[in-house]
Formats: sequence, C-alpha cells, structure tokens
Amino acid sequence: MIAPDSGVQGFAEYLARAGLKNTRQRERIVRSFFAAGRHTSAEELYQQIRTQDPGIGLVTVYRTLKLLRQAGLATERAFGDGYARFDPNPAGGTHHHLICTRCGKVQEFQDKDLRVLGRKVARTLGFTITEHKLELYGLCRDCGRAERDRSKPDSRTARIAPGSEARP
Amino acid sequence: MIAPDSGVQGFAEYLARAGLKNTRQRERIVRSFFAAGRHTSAEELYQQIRTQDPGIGLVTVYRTLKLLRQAGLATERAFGDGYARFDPNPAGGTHHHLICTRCGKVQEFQDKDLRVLGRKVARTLGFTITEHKLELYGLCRDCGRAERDRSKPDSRTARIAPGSEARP
DNA sequence: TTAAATGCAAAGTATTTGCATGCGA
DNA sequence: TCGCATGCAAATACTTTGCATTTAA
Repeated sequence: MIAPDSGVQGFAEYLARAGLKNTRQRERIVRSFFAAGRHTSAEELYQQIRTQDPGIGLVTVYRTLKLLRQAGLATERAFGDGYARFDPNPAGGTHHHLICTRCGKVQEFQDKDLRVLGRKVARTLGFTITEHKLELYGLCRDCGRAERDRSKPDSRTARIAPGSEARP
Repeated sequence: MIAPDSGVQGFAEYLARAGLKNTRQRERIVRSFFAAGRHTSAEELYQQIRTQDPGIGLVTVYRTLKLLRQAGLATERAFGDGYARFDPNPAGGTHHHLICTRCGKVQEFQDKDLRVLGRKVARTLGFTITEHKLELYGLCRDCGRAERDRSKPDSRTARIAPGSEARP
C-alpha cells in the first residue's frame, strides 16, 4: 500500500505547480483520505474529519476530492449504492479487486507480474502509466458453491433473490 | 467483443431462473444495451430506445440496468461526470481501459496474456472468474508530452488549468 | 495586497419509490 | 388468474454553485 505521507506530499506538489493554495482544510482532508485507504465516500470522509475539525464543510471535501482526481492521485469508482467512492492511486504499488457479481463482496490482492505486463502494453500505445488496476468479476467461494448446488437435479427452486445485493 | 445476442440470451436465462418475467420492454432495453457496447448511460439508452418504442419509460431502463448488474452481465462505472455508465460484461472476451488522469480520455485494448494470469490468481483465492478488466491510469500521449514540456526550465508558468476536465 | 478557498444555503439533477394499471406465465 | 412489471409523478438524496468572508502566497 501507499504510504499516506507520500500521497499528501504529492498533492502539495500538485497544488504548487498549478498555482493553487494549500490550506489547513485541504491538508486534513487529503491526509484522512490516504489514511482511510479504500472505497471512501465524500460523506464518510466528512464524518471522520468532523470529529477532529468541526469547522470543515462537506463542500470542501467534495472540492478536494475533485482536485485529487485532477492531480491523478485518486480514482472515482461506483459500486452500485448511490455514493461515489474514491480510491487512492498507489504510486508504483498496485491493489486489485476480486468482485463477486452475486453478493457484491470485494476482495483485494496483489500481483507484481501484472505490473510488468501493463507497462509493456502501455508503452506500445504511448501511455505513461501511473497506476493500474485489475478487476476480476465472478463468483466468490460461497456463491460459487451455491451456484453449483443449484444446478444439481434435486434443487430446482431458484436461489437467486432478485432484490438482494449485499454491500459490506 | 461479445455478440449482442449472447447477452440477450443470458439475460433471458437469468430471468427464467429467478422467476422473473421477460417483457417487451426488457428485451428491447437489453438488446440496445448490448448493441451500444460501451460506457452507456441510462439516459443515452433511453433516448435511443425512445425512437423505436416511445412507450418505454426511463424508469424501466434504470430498473433493467439494475437487473443486468445483478445478473452479472453489466458493470457500473464512473467517469467523473454525473452519470453512471454501464459496460456489458464480455463472457470470455476481455476489453481493458487506458484512462488518462489528466484529460479523461479512455482508450481500449486487449491482451490475452492477462486472461491466463487472472485465472491463476483467482483459482488461488477460490474465485470463479466470469470477467476481468484491467484499468491502466496515467497520461496519454498528448498529456505526457505536455507534462514533459512543463518541466523544462523555460516554462515555469503553470499549464494545469484546475477547472478543465475534458470529457469526450 | 490579491486572487484563491471556505462555508453556508440554495439549486440542480441523477436515481429511486409509491401506486394504479397492464400484462406475461 | 395471479403476481410481477410498467409508467407517471413525486420524492430522495448526492453533488454542485452563488456569494460574502476569510486566508494563503
């Protein structure tokens, strides 16, 4: 994983280059963002910062997240609930996702072979890579087992509940 | 790319298994979705279907997209504009993204080596893979060039306009 | 000093839900 | 026939914007 300080510093550098100001609020938000780690929503970040610095507004959190995206330090993701979620872009490191399409469970893993491979592809296409992220979709162990049970001749009744989407 | 018919059929099977109904609207929406291909928003889909079948409501499009997600046939994505965008989940095939973190340009590519690699990782963790998607983040050719120019000693003036996010 | 940043309140807008009616199985 | 699906309108709620004030450079 990325060291939180590295992200904070990268953001400071971006602000300086772009002629923008580094404020108390921005620093605190960015620090919390990189400390929180993964799949953070603006609201979650806001609630957490609030306990340390009640003066900060939700609007500023949104604005700072937007800046982080523009700086190439964060990526917006959607998991299906109404919230936009943000992941820090690890500089050099990688974190990938295994996402179960049935229950919605998200598991992370790492693999360094991917790094090499991605770099090769990118070079061919003229891209300068700062981050790469692999998402594997499928069935997790439990759901895979359920699926196999379902297809046995005995259990013809549907096990799929249309309205059920788990969200950890 | 996935053949549209395959997706339509997969959805029909899902509905049958789950005890849900296959309606004229659903069929048309799903067909259009798989034909459209990539990064489709609910609104776009709605506008397109409207020309063929004015009776269909936007609400039904939203509901059908939700079902497609639950069926594991579509993935929700966020590019940063206000819209949720949906990609069909290619069964077996893969399509990956190169995303420029500065201008937002998205380029697709394929690589079969990744497939093997992903499968290996998944097996270790007990996942059954149906799809995998690699996202490479970085700077596209143009933005990479701009970045290099910027860091020359001559041009100290900021080239980064904070409010400018291109969206193709 | 000065342009940028903040925070509140208000606006905007993508997405969901309630309910009466329609329709597939 | 029965229960799921549809569509309209209204509601929700996430995110953005206007504006006066504060603050970093």
